[in-house]
Amino acid sequence: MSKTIATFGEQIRLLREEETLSLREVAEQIGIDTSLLGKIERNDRQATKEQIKLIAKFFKLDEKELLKEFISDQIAYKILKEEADLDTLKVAEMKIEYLKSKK
Amino acid sequence: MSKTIATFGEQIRLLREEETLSLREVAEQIGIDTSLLGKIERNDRQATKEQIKLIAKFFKLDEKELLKEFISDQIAYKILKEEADLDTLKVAEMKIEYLKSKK
DNA sequence: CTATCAAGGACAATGTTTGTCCAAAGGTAA
DNA sequence: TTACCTTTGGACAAACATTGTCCTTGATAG
Repeated sequence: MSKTIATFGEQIRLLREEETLSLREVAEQIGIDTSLLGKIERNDRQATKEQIKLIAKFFKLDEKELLKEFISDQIAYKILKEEADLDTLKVAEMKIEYLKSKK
Repeated sequence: MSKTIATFGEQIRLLREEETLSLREVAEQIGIDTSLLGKIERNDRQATKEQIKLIAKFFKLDEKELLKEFISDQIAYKILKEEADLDTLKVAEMKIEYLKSKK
């Protein structure tokens, strides 16, 4: 996976375009609807876990890394949507430690 | 709001207990079901924006701060549930900057 | 024209969340 | 004990959100 910061969808679009494949070609291979893949690339629809697995497999990506891209996307969109400020993430981090520590 | 790290629900439970009020008393005041408030305190149910506003008002808290507690909770629970690692938050932070910068 | 492609609208099916009511468990006081 | 009050948590319909699919549009290329 490239070091470039880009959303989940943008990243897979870039990968697809690098190989000059159409949405249909990729969608068919991984067994999902062409339109759905397009939406996923535009961050218009969220991929499911299963779809992420298939996409990782298709592009030979590490599934765990791709999942991290996916989850960090969701968090980023949430912060933007709620117009929460950045230190919300710091608070979240402390809470994670706290919740882990209390079994 | 206290500096102690605790979940959203724990924080409001502490506030309620500090004033020795029952769930029913508080729930009635803010106009929600007693059982629902109990669940919110136990993080068994998520409060809605409207409920957060009412709770903030009742306990004389800054609504924005309380909302931050709420959102950071959601993020923390998400990370734990997905078993994502902590640096997912760093990636999210970079994506927020990225998304903000691209208009 | 005719293909192929991507964008995006619409919509039923499916899933998730919400509020509410009820019952049970625990405490306390008379 | 009985009576009362609190909290917990199950169940469930109603409300809401997401998913997959299909169809139309518009753009580009041959």
